[in-house]
Amino acid sequence: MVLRSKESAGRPAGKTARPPVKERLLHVATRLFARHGFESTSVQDIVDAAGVTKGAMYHYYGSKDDLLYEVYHQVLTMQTSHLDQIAAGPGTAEERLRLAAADVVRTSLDNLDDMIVFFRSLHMLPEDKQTQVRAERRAYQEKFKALVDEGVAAGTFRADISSDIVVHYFLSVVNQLGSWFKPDGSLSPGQVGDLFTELLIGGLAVR
Amino acid sequence: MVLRSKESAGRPAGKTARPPVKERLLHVATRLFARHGFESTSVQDIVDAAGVTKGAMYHYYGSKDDLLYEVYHQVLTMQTSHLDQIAAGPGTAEERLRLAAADVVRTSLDNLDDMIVFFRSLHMLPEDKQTQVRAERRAYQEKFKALVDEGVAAGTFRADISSDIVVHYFLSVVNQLGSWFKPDGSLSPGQVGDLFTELLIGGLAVR
DNA sequence: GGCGTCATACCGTCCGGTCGGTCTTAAATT
DNA sequence: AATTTAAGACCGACCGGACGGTATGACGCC
Repeated sequence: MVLRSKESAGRPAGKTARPPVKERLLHVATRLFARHGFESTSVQDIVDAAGVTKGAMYHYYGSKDDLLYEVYHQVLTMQTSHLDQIAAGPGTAEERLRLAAADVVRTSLDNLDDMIVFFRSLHMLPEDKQTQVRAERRAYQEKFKALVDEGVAAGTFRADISSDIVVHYFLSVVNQLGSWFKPDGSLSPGQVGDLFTELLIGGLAVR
Repeated sequence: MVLRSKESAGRPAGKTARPPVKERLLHVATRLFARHGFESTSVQDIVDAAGVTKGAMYHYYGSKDDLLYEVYHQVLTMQTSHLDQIAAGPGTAEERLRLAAADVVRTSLDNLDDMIVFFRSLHMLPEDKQTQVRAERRAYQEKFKALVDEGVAAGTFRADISSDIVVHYFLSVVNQLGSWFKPDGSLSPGQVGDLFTELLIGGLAVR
Protein backbone atom coordinates (compact mmCIF):
# COMPACT_ATOMS: atom_id res chain seq x y z
CA MET A 1 0.00 0.00 0.00
CA VAL A 2 1.29 3.41 -0.95
CA LEU A 3 1.40 6.37 1.34
CA ARG A 4 -0.88 8.99 -0.09
CA SER A 5 -0.27 12.58 0.80
CA LYS A 6 -3.29 13.72 2.68
CA GLU A 7 -4.95 16.16 0.31
CA SER A 8 -8.27 16.23 2.06
CA ALA A 9 -11.16 15.98 -0.35
CA GLY A 10 -12.84 19.15 0.80
CA ARG A 11 -10.47 21.95 -0.17
CA PRO A 12 -7.28 21.86 -2.18
CA ALA A 13 -4.28 21.41 0.07
CA GLY A 14 -1.50 20.24 -2.23
CA LYS A 15 0.23 22.61 -4.63
CA THR A 16 -1.51 21.03 -7.63
CA ALA A 17 -4.92 21.99 -6.29
CA ARG A 18 -6.74 19.67 -8.69
CA PRO A 19 -10.43 20.34 -9.05
CA PRO A 20 -12.84 17.90 -7.40
CA VAL A 21 -13.40 14.56 -9.03
CA LYS A 22 -16.77 15.36 -10.54
CA GLU A 23 -15.57 18.39 -12.48
CA ARG A 24 -12.34 16.66 -13.41
CA LEU A 25 -14.27 13.79 -14.94
CA LEU A 26 -16.36 16.12 -17.08
CA HIS A 27 -13.33 18.05 -18.19
CA VAL A 28 -11.23 15.11 -19.29
CA ALA A 29 -14.26 13.47 -20.86
CA THR A 30 -14.90 16.56 -22.98
CA ARG A 31 -11.30 16.61 -24.05
CA LEU A 32 -11.30 12.94 -25.00
CA PHE A 33 -14.64 13.13 -26.77
CA ALA A 34 -13.35 16.03 -28.81
CA ARG A 35 -10.10 14.29 -29.72
CA HIS A 36 -11.28 10.76 -30.44
CA GLY A 37 -15.04 10.93 -30.65
CA PHE A 38 -17.68 9.85 -28.18
CA GLU A 39 -17.99 6.26 -29.26
CA SER A 40 -14.27 5.71 -29.56
CA THR A 41 -13.72 6.91 -26.02
CA SER A 42 -14.30 4.19 -23.46
CA VAL A 43 -15.36 4.84 -19.92
CA GLN A 44 -12.08 3.26 -18.94
CA ASP A 45 -10.19 5.88 -20.96
CA ILE A 46 -12.00 8.63 -19.14
CA VAL A 47 -11.46 7.37 -15.62
CA ASP A 48 -7.83 6.58 -16.35
CA ALA A 49 -7.25 10.13 -17.59
CA ALA A 50 -8.98 11.50 -14.53
CA GLY A 51 -6.96 9.32 -12.19
CA VAL A 52 -9.94 7.53 -10.69
CA THR A 53 -11.84 4.31 -11.36
CA LYS A 54 -15.17 3.42 -12.85
CA GLY A 55 -16.75 3.30 -9.45
CA ALA A 56 -16.08 7.00 -9.04
CA MET A 57 -17.59 7.90 -12.37
CA TYR A 58 -20.76 5.92 -11.91
CA HIS A 59 -21.04 7.44 -8.49
CA TYR A 60 -21.35 10.93 -9.94
CA TYR A 61 -22.90 10.24 -13.33
CA GLY A 62 -25.62 7.79 -14.21
CA SER A 63 -24.14 6.79 -17.52
CA LYS A 64 -21.69 7.70 -20.19
CA ASP A 65 -24.49 9.60 -21.90
CA ASP A 66 -24.93 11.76 -18.85
CA LEU A 67 -21.43 13.02 -19.28
CA LEU A 68 -22.19 13.99 -22.84
CA TYR A 69 -25.35 15.78 -21.89
CA GLU A 70 -23.54 17.91 -19.37
CA VAL A 71 -21.29 19.25 -22.10
CA TYR A 72 -24.19 20.54 -24.14
CA HIS A 73 -26.03 21.87 -21.19
CA GLN A 74 -23.14 23.90 -19.86
CA VAL A 75 -22.27 25.55 -23.15
CA LEU A 76 -25.85 26.33 -24.04
CA THR A 77 -26.58 27.76 -20.64
CA MET A 78 -23.62 30.10 -20.79
CA GLN A 79 -24.24 31.31 -24.31
CA THR A 80 -27.93 31.84 -23.68
CA SER A 81 -27.20 33.94 -20.64
CA HIS A 82 -24.79 36.05 -22.66
CA LEU A 83 -27.33 36.55 -25.40
CA ASP A 84 -30.03 37.54 -22.94
CA GLN A 85 -27.81 40.18 -21.47
CA ILE A 86 -26.83 41.60 -24.83
CA ALA A 87 -30.34 41.60 -26.24
CA ALA A 88 -31.70 43.42 -23.22
CA GLY A 89 -28.89 45.95 -23.29
CA PRO A 90 -28.71 49.36 -24.96
CA GLY A 91 -28.03 50.10 -28.60
CA THR A 92 -29.70 49.72 -31.95
CA ALA A 93 -30.66 46.33 -33.27
CA GLU A 94 -27.60 46.29 -35.47
CA GLU A 95 -25.31 47.18 -32.61
CA ARG A 96 -26.72 44.46 -30.41
CA LEU A 97 -26.65 41.91 -33.19
CA ARG A 98 -23.02 42.75 -33.74
CA LEU A 99 -22.30 42.18 -30.08
CA ALA A 100 -24.24 38.94 -30.03
CA ALA A 101 -22.57 37.56 -33.13
CA ALA A 102 -19.08 38.46 -31.99
CA ASP A 103 -19.78 37.02 -28.56
CA VAL A 104 -21.06 33.65 -29.69
CA VAL A 105 -18.04 33.23 -31.93
CA ARG A 106 -15.63 34.21 -29.24
CA THR A 107 -17.12 32.07 -26.50
CA SER A 108 -17.32 29.15 -28.87
CA LEU A 109 -13.66 29.48 -29.73
CA ASP A 110 -12.82 29.77 -26.06
CA ASN A 111 -14.51 26.42 -25.53
CA LEU A 112 -13.54 24.67 -28.70
CA ASP A 113 -13.60 21.17 -27.29
CA ASP A 114 -17.17 21.59 -26.19
CA MET A 115 -18.18 22.83 -29.61
CA ILE A 116 -16.47 19.96 -31.36
CA VAL A 117 -18.27 17.45 -29.21
CA PHE A 118 -21.48 19.37 -29.53
CA PHE A 119 -21.96 19.36 -33.25
CA ARG A 120 -20.44 15.96 -33.74
CA SER A 121 -22.07 13.78 -31.11
CA LEU A 122 -25.51 15.18 -30.48
CA HIS A 123 -27.12 12.23 -32.20
CA MET A 124 -25.54 9.81 -29.75
CA LEU A 125 -27.71 11.05 -26.92
CA PRO A 126 -30.78 9.04 -25.97
CA GLU A 127 -33.93 10.42 -27.53
CA ASP A 128 -35.27 12.23 -24.48
CA LYS A 129 -32.10 14.12 -23.66
CA GLN A 130 -31.64 14.90 -27.30
CA THR A 131 -35.08 16.47 -27.36
CA GLN A 132 -34.26 18.56 -24.35
CA VAL A 133 -31.02 19.82 -25.84
CA ARG A 134 -32.80 20.70 -29.04
CA ALA A 135 -35.33 22.69 -27.08
CA GLU A 136 -32.64 24.71 -25.34
CA ARG A 137 -30.96 25.19 -28.67
CA ARG A 138 -34.15 26.29 -30.29
CA ALA A 139 -34.64 28.83 -27.54
CA TYR A 140 -31.25 30.34 -28.30
CA GLN A 141 -32.04 30.51 -32.00
CA GLU A 142 -35.33 32.25 -31.33
CA LYS A 143 -33.66 34.99 -29.33
CA PHE A 144 -31.10 35.45 -32.03
CA LYS A 145 -33.81 35.60 -34.64
CA ALA A 146 -35.65 38.23 -32.65
CA LEU A 147 -32.64 40.49 -32.93
CA VAL A 148 -32.57 40.07 -36.68
CA ASP A 149 -36.29 40.77 -36.90
CA GLU A 150 -35.81 43.95 -34.93
CA GLY A 151 -33.29 45.16 -37.43
CA VAL A 152 -35.57 44.31 -40.31
CA ALA A 153 -38.44 46.18 -38.70
CA ALA A 154 -36.17 49.17 -38.17
CA GLY A 155 -35.29 49.13 -41.84
CA THR A 156 -31.62 48.47 -41.17
CA PHE A 157 -31.62 44.94 -42.58
CA ARG A 158 -33.01 43.73 -45.85
CA ALA A 159 -36.47 42.21 -45.57
CA ASP A 160 -36.31 39.83 -48.52
CA ILE A 161 -34.41 37.13 -46.65
CA SER A 162 -36.30 35.23 -43.98
CA SER A 163 -34.76 35.71 -40.57
CA ASP A 164 -34.98 31.96 -40.00
CA ILE A 165 -32.61 31.40 -42.85
CA VAL A 166 -30.27 34.06 -41.57
CA VAL A 167 -30.11 32.42 -38.18
CA HIS A 168 -29.39 29.00 -39.65
CA TYR A 169 -26.81 30.63 -41.84
CA PHE A 170 -24.84 32.30 -39.13
CA LEU A 171 -25.14 29.65 -36.46
CA SER A 172 -23.88 27.13 -38.96
CA VAL A 173 -20.72 29.15 -39.13
CA VAL A 174 -20.47 29.07 -35.37
CA ASN A 175 -21.10 25.35 -35.10
CA GLN A 176 -18.39 24.55 -37.59
CA LEU A 177 -15.69 26.54 -35.87
CA GLY A 178 -14.24 23.42 -34.32
CA SER A 179 -13.54 21.89 -37.68
CA TRP A 180 -10.97 24.40 -38.84
CA PHE A 181 -9.91 26.84 -36.12
CA LYS A 182 -6.49 26.26 -34.63
CA PRO A 183 -5.82 28.12 -31.37
CA ASP A 184 -2.18 28.63 -32.34
CA GLY A 185 -3.06 30.18 -35.67
CA SER A 186 -2.58 33.78 -36.64
CA LEU A 187 -6.06 34.93 -35.71
CA SER A 188 -7.38 35.33 -32.19
CA PRO A 189 -10.92 34.31 -31.21
CA GLY A 190 -11.86 37.96 -30.96
CA GLN A 191 -10.57 38.77 -34.42
CA VAL A 192 -12.43 35.87 -35.98
CA GLY A 193 -15.55 37.02 -34.21
CA ASP A 194 -15.18 40.53 -35.62
CA LEU A 195 -14.56 39.34 -39.17
CA PHE A 196 -17.50 36.96 -39.16
CA THR A 197 -19.66 39.67 -37.72
CA GLU A 198 -18.67 41.95 -40.57
CA LEU A 199 -19.59 39.30 -43.12
CA LEU A 200 -22.94 38.73 -41.47
CA ILE A 201 -23.90 42.36 -41.16
CA GLY A 202 -22.72 43.05 -44.68
CA GLY A 203 -24.98 40.32 -46.00
CA LEU A 204 -27.91 41.68 -44.07
CA ALA A 205 -27.48 45.35 -44.87
CA VAL A 206 -29.79 47.04 -47.32
CA ARG A 207 -27.92 48.39 -50.29
CA MET B 1 -34.13 -22.77 -47.77
CA VAL B 2 -36.27 -20.28 -49.60
CA LEU B 3 -36.78 -20.22 -53.32
CA ARG B 4 -35.54 -16.92 -54.63
CA SER B 5 -36.88 -15.56 -57.85
CA LYS B 6 -34.03 -15.56 -60.29
CA GLU B 7 -33.20 -11.92 -60.74
CA SER B 8 -29.89 -12.40 -62.45
CA ALA B 9 -27.19 -10.26 -60.93
CA GLY B 10 -26.05 -8.75 -64.19
CA ARG B 11 -28.96 -6.66 -65.40
CA PRO B 12 -32.23 -5.82 -63.76
CA ALA B 13 -34.88 -8.34 -64.68
CA GLY B 14 -37.62 -7.94 -62.07
CA LYS B 15 -39.89 -4.90 -61.95
CA THR B 16 -38.04 -3.54 -58.93
CA ALA B 17 -34.83 -3.28 -60.92
CA ARG B 18 -32.67 -3.01 -57.83
CA PRO B 19 -29.18 -1.71 -58.44
CA PRO B 20 -26.29 -4.14 -58.14
CA VAL B 21 -25.20 -5.25 -54.71
CA LYS B 22 -22.13 -3.07 -54.48
CA GLU B 23 -23.99 0.19 -55.08
CA ARG B 24 -26.87 -0.93 -52.94
CA LEU B 25 -24.58 -1.56 -50.03
CA LEU B 26 -23.06 1.91 -50.26
CA HIS B 27 -26.45 3.50 -50.56
CA VAL B 28 -28.05 1.84 -47.56
CA ALA B 29 -24.86 2.32 -45.55
CA THR B 30 -24.93 6.05 -46.23
CA ARG B 31 -28.54 6.20 -45.20
CA LEU B 32 -27.96 4.30 -41.97
CA PHE B 33 -24.81 6.25 -41.10
CA ALA B 34 -26.75 9.46 -41.55
CA ARG B 35 -29.65 8.30 -39.41
CA HIS B 36 -27.90 6.56 -36.56
CA GLY B 37 -24.25 7.49 -36.85
CA PHE B 38 -21.31 5.49 -38.09
CA GLU B 39 -20.43 3.77 -34.84
CA SER B 40 -23.99 2.95 -33.95
CA THR B 41 -24.54 1.23 -37.26
CA SER B 42 -23.30 -2.34 -37.25
CA VAL B 43 -22.17 -4.17 -40.33
CA GLN B 44 -25.04 -6.53 -39.67
CA ASP B 45 -27.50 -3.63 -39.88
CA ILE B 46 -26.12 -2.65 -43.24
CA VAL B 47 -26.22 -6.06 -44.85
CA ASP B 48 -29.68 -6.73 -43.46
CA ALA B 49 -30.97 -3.51 -44.98
CA ALA B 50 -29.34 -4.36 -48.28
CA GLY B 51 -30.80 -7.85 -48.26
CA VAL B 52 -27.46 -9.63 -48.36
CA THR B 53 -25.02 -11.04 -45.84
CA LYS B 54 -21.64 -10.12 -44.50
CA GLY B 55 -19.92 -12.28 -47.05
CA ALA B 56 -21.20 -10.02 -49.80
CA MET B 57 -20.08 -6.87 -48.10
CA TYR B 58 -16.59 -8.01 -47.31
CA HIS B 59 -16.32 -9.23 -50.85
CA TYR B 60 -16.75 -5.71 -52.24
CA TYR B 61 -15.33 -3.61 -49.43
CA GLY B 62 -12.28 -4.27 -47.35
CA SER B 63 -13.75 -2.95 -44.16
CA LYS B 64 -16.49 -0.88 -42.65
CA ASP B 65 -14.20 2.11 -42.95
CA ASP B 66 -13.96 1.59 -46.68
CA LEU B 67 -17.66 2.17 -46.95
CA LEU B 68 -17.32 5.43 -45.12
CA TYR B 69 -14.48 6.59 -47.28
CA GLU B 70 -16.49 5.99 -50.43
CA VAL B 71 -19.10 8.43 -49.23
CA TYR B 72 -16.63 11.25 -48.88
CA HIS B 73 -14.85 10.46 -52.06
CA GLN B 74 -17.97 10.45 -54.20
CA VAL B 75 -19.34 13.73 -52.90
CA LEU B 76 -16.02 15.53 -53.09
CA THR B 77 -15.33 14.30 -56.57
CA MET B 78 -18.66 15.50 -57.85
CA GLN B 79 -18.51 18.90 -56.22
CA THR B 80 -14.95 19.49 -57.30
CA SER B 81 -15.82 18.70 -60.88
CA HIS B 82 -18.73 21.13 -60.72
CA LEU B 83 -16.51 23.85 -59.29
CA ASP B 84 -13.86 23.32 -61.94
CA GLN B 85 -16.41 23.72 -64.66
CA ILE B 86 -17.86 26.88 -63.16
CA ALA B 87 -14.53 28.50 -62.40
CA ALA B 88 -13.29 27.91 -65.93
CA GLY B 89 -16.51 29.22 -67.43
CA PRO B 90 -17.42 32.70 -68.59
CA GLY B 91 -18.51 35.63 -66.48
CA THR B 92 -17.02 38.00 -63.92
CA ALA B 93 -15.56 36.71 -60.69
CA GLU B 94 -18.73 37.66 -58.85
CA GLU B 95 -20.92 35.90 -61.36
CA ARG B 96 -18.89 32.72 -61.15
CA LEU B 97 -18.69 32.87 -57.38
CA ARG B 98 -22.44 33.18 -57.29
CA LEU B 99 -22.79 30.11 -59.46
CA ALA B 100 -20.30 28.17 -57.40
CA ALA B 101 -21.91 29.06 -54.10
CA ALA B 102 -25.41 28.27 -55.26
CA ASP B 103 -24.23 25.00 -56.77
CA VAL B 104 -22.43 23.69 -53.73
CA VAL B 105 -25.48 24.40 -51.61
CA ARG B 106 -27.85 22.79 -54.04
CA THR B 107 -25.80 19.66 -54.63
CA SER B 108 -25.25 19.30 -50.91
CA LEU B 109 -28.96 19.47 -50.26
CA ASP B 110 -29.58 16.97 -53.02
CA ASN B 111 -27.26 14.58 -51.20
CA LEU B 112 -28.14 15.40 -47.65
CA ASP B 113 -27.33 11.99 -46.23
CA ASP B 114 -23.83 12.16 -47.59
CA MET B 115 -23.31 15.58 -46.08
CA ILE B 116 -24.59 14.49 -42.70
CA VAL B 117 -22.22 11.57 -42.65
CA PHE B 118 -19.44 13.70 -44.01
CA PHE B 119 -19.23 16.35 -41.38
CA ARG B 120 -20.13 14.06 -38.53
CA SER B 121 -17.96 11.02 -39.03
CA LEU B 122 -14.78 12.16 -40.72
CA HIS B 123 -12.81 11.59 -37.57
CA MET B 124 -13.74 7.91 -37.53
CA LEU B 125 -11.65 7.20 -40.59
CA PRO B 126 -8.21 5.67 -40.10
CA GLU B 127 -5.47 8.26 -40.19
CA ASP B 128 -4.27 7.64 -43.73
CA LYS B 129 -7.67 7.85 -45.40
CA GLN B 130 -8.50 10.83 -43.28
CA THR B 131 -5.42 12.58 -44.58
CA GLN B 132 -6.39 11.81 -48.13
CA VAL B 133 -9.90 13.15 -47.68
CA ARG B 134 -8.55 16.30 -46.12
CA ALA B 135 -6.28 16.78 -49.10
CA GLU B 136 -9.17 16.50 -51.54
CA ARG B 137 -11.12 18.85 -49.38
CA ARG B 138 -8.31 21.33 -49.21
CA ALA B 139 -8.11 21.28 -52.98
CA TYR B 140 -11.75 22.25 -53.20
CA GLN B 141 -11.28 25.07 -50.73
CA GLU B 142 -8.32 26.41 -52.67
CA LYS B 143 -10.31 26.62 -55.88
CA PHE B 144 -13.10 28.37 -54.06
CA LYS B 145 -10.64 30.77 -52.50
CA ALA B 146 -9.18 31.55 -55.89
CA LEU B 147 -12.56 32.78 -57.02
CA VAL B 148 -12.80 35.08 -54.04
CA ASP B 149 -9.30 36.39 -54.66
CA GLU B 150 -10.22 37.13 -58.23
CA GLY B 151 -13.08 39.27 -57.10
CA VAL B 152 -10.89 41.09 -54.62
CA ALA B 153 -8.29 41.77 -57.30
CA ALA B 154 -11.03 43.09 -59.58
CA GLY B 155 -12.15 45.45 -56.85
CA THR B 156 -15.56 43.84 -56.60
CA PHE B 157 -15.04 42.39 -53.14
CA ARG B 158 -13.69 44.05 -50.06
CA ALA B 159 -10.01 43.42 -49.48
CA ASP B 160 -9.95 43.80 -45.70
CA ILE B 161 -11.19 40.28 -45.00
CA SER B 162 -8.81 37.43 -45.73
CA SER B 163 -10.16 35.13 -48.39
CA ASP B 164 -9.23 32.14 -46.22
CA ILE B 165 -11.65 33.32 -43.61
CA VAL B 166 -14.34 33.86 -46.19
CA VAL B 167 -13.96 30.31 -47.46
CA HIS B 168 -14.14 28.84 -43.99
CA TYR B 169 -17.13 31.03 -43.36
CA PHE B 170 -19.18 29.96 -46.32
CA LEU B 171 -18.19 26.31 -46.41
CA SER B 172 -19.17 26.07 -42.77
CA VAL B 173 -22.65 27.02 -43.81
CA VAL B 174 -22.60 24.31 -46.44
CA ASN B 175 -21.29 21.65 -44.09
CA GLN B 176 -23.99 22.34 -41.56
CA LEU B 177 -26.88 22.05 -43.97
CA GLY B 178 -27.64 18.54 -42.81
CA SER B 179 -28.29 19.69 -39.29
CA TRP B 180 -31.34 21.78 -40.01
CA PHE B 181 -32.64 21.39 -43.57
CA LYS B 182 -35.77 19.33 -43.99
CA PRO B 183 -36.54 18.24 -47.56
CA ASP B 184 -40.26 18.61 -46.93
CA GLY B 185 -39.91 22.17 -45.70
CA SER B 186 -41.11 25.27 -47.46
CA LEU B 187 -37.83 26.04 -49.19
CA SER B 188 -36.35 24.12 -52.08
CA PRO B 189 -32.62 23.38 -52.35
CA GLY B 190 -32.34 25.91 -55.12
CA GLN B 191 -34.00 28.64 -53.10
CA VAL B 192 -31.76 28.03 -50.12
CA GLY B 193 -28.78 28.17 -52.43
CA ASP B 194 -29.87 31.52 -53.82
CA LEU B 195 -30.53 33.04 -50.42
CA PHE B 196 -27.22 31.90 -48.98
CA THR B 197 -25.47 33.18 -52.05
CA GLU B 198 -27.07 36.57 -51.53
CA LEU B 199 -25.88 36.65 -47.93
CA LEU B 200 -22.37 35.72 -48.97
CA ILE B 201 -22.05 38.22 -51.80
CA GLY B 202 -23.58 40.92 -49.66
CA GLY B 203 -20.97 40.33 -46.99
CA LEU B 204 -18.20 40.47 -49.53
CA ALA B 205 -19.34 43.50 -51.48
CA VAL B 206 -17.54 46.81 -51.09
CA ARG B 207 -19.87 49.47 -49.82
C1' DG C 1 -12.78 -26.26 -64.23
C1' DG C 2 -11.57 -21.92 -62.76
C1' DC C 3 -13.28 -17.55 -61.21
C1' DG C 4 -16.41 -14.24 -59.42
C1' DT C 5 -20.20 -13.91 -56.14
C1' DC C 6 -22.09 -14.50 -52.37
C1' DA C 7 -23.92 -17.52 -47.73
C1' DT C 8 -23.04 -19.40 -43.12
C1' DA C 9 -20.83 -20.28 -39.03
C1' DC C 10 -17.72 -18.79 -35.94
C1' DC C 11 -14.00 -16.27 -33.16
C1' DG C 12 -11.59 -12.95 -30.20
C1' DT C 13 -12.07 -8.67 -28.34
C1' DC C 14 -13.78 -4.87 -26.20
C1' DC C 15 -16.96 -2.19 -23.59
C1' DG C 16 -20.78 -0.23 -20.76
C1' DG C 17 -22.54 -1.12 -16.73
C1' DT C 18 -23.03 -3.64 -12.01
C1' DC C 19 -22.13 -4.79 -7.42
C1' DG C 20 -20.21 -5.84 -3.11
C1' DG C 21 -16.93 -3.93 -0.41
C1' DT C 22 -13.55 -0.37 1.96
C1' DC C 23 -12.10 4.00 3.75
C1' DT C 24 -12.99 8.55 5.47
C1' DT C 25 -15.58 11.97 7.78
C1' DA C 26 -19.30 13.79 10.53
C1' DA C 27 -23.12 13.40 13.42
C1' DA C 28 -25.40 10.99 17.10
C1' DT C 29 -25.31 8.57 21.23
C1' DT C 30 -23.68 7.14 25.58
C1' DA D 1 -14.41 11.96 25.64
C1' DA D 2 -15.16 7.72 23.79
C1' DT D 3 -17.87 4.93 20.94
C1' DT D 4 -21.27 3.86 17.64
C1' DT D 5 -23.87 4.85 13.53
C1' DA D 6 -24.77 6.76 9.02
C1' DA D 7 -23.54 8.45 4.74
C1' DG D 8 -20.85 9.78 1.08
C1' DA D 9 -16.85 8.76 -1.86
C1' DC D 10 -14.53 5.70 -4.28
C1' DC D 11 -12.40 0.93 -5.65
C1' DG D 12 -11.92 -2.93 -8.89
C1' DA D 13 -13.28 -7.46 -10.29
C1' DC D 14 -16.66 -9.18 -13.08
C1' DC D 15 -20.56 -10.08 -16.58
C1' DG D 16 -23.17 -10.44 -20.75
C1' DG D 17 -23.45 -9.43 -25.13
C1' DA D 18 -22.53 -7.04 -29.32
C1' DC D 19 -19.51 -6.27 -33.02
C1' DG D 20 -15.87 -6.32 -36.79
C1' DG D 21 -13.74 -9.47 -39.22
C1' DT D 22 -12.45 -14.30 -41.18
C1' DA D 23 -12.55 -18.97 -43.04
C1' DT D 24 -14.69 -22.10 -45.70
C1' DG D 25 -17.54 -23.59 -49.10
C1' DA D 26 -21.71 -23.64 -52.35
C1' DC D 27 -23.47 -22.15 -56.72
C1' DG D 28 -23.56 -20.45 -61.29
C1' DC D 29 -21.33 -18.76 -65.49
C1' DC D 30 -17.77 -18.57 -69.18
